[in-house]
Amino acid sequence: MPYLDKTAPVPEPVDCRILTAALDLFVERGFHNVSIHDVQKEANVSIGSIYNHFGGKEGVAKALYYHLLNEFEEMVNAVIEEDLSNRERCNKLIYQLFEYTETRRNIISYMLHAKHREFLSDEPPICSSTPFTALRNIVRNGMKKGEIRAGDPWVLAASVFGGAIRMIHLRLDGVIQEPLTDHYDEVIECMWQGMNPVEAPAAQRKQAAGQQ
Amino acid sequence: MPYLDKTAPVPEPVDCRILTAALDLFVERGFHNVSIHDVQKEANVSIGSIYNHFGGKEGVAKALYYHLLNEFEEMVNAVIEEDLSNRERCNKLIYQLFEYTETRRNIISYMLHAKHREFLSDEPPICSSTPFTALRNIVRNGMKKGEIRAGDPWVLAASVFGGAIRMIHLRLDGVIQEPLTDHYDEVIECMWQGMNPVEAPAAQRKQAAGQQ
DNA sequence: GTCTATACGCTGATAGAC
DNA sequence: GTCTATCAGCGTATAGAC
Repeated sequence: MPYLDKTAPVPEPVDCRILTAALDLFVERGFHNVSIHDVQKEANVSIGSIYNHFGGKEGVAKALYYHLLNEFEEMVNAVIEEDLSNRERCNKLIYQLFEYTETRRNIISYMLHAKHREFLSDEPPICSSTPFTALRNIVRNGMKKGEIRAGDPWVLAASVFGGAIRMIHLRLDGVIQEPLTDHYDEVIECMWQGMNPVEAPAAQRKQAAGQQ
Repeated sequence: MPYLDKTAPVPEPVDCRILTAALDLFVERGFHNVSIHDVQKEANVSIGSIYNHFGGKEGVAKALYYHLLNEFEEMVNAVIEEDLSNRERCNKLIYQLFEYTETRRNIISYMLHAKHREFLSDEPPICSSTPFTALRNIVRNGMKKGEIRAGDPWVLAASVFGGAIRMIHLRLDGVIQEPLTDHYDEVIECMWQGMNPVEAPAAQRKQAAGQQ
């Protein structure tokens, strides 16, 4: 026991230190306003180590991106595994995203603002990644089971999650002062009422739109 | 008449050429992956001119940002001036944003991805700018008149426009293949059903959310 | 694997002629 | 106002010792 003091701060592995330092710096200043030297200094490692582990700044950003994307995927899969209705799955995911925004702000910020063009040259955009496809599948299954109105899966998915994502943006930008979880009920309530299945399209569509 | 051939291509003023060139380049490669030399070459002007007009690359980005923000504000104000219900105003604005996304893709892309931290150091975030405040006021007025359910203005505004904004993102990322205007009806219909005024909060809220 | 010192290219910015 | 030529600094990446 005395040989291994569990209370002593265990030094994190090198690559982990690099990633966490990079995450904080990238979110705070933006990817292009952070130099490798900054990361090196913040993570208390040498430039050589960074190149050994990730091959450069882009490599760090990519590794960070895929690591977090993977975490997100696990979260989504865990919710899918649960015995819930598809609506409940959506609710739970939104709530967890709200919680993450409050407790792990930088993670959400990084993933939300990740501009693939800037460091993920040829990789597919995040919306076509596995976890996002899974989200759309939840909506699609909800449509099949009659929980959610039929329609274009993209449109429905955007309608289900769009409000919540918008709230997260507003919160990250500092214009919303209260924790997002305070607004969870209201967001969910507004959102689902538009998702009820319908037999025929509403009466007067297009009424007020400026289309000729 | 013959002295002024209207059909001949009138050379655009220098600053305009600079801004349009910068817009295209910034959207295509991202602000930090574009050098002044690139802009200079694309706009067929000299570096000196760019510095004379805008004082540098940041200056170009800022001028572009505020120019487009101003255009957006005029669009919003024009809709506010019209004799419409507040719901109709929201509809019309969403439709126009969809149209813009199809016809002036780069403008929407630039404004949507404008990271203020990167070149607008101390300026306020876009969501607290005048036109966005106007959007929220439309929603707020709708609440006062009973057209829209009462609630937190931020939440309601996010719920009204969140789905549409999400659609624009998906379209810009290339995952939605059809013009957004094709989906307009569906987006509008899904969205408004959650906005109907209610007296009492729905019965079983919080039912399925993972909150303790 | 980790580190330091160094080299090279690019980019933002300026000076000065026209 | 517009242009060209040039500079200075930064940031990536590498080489080579430990």
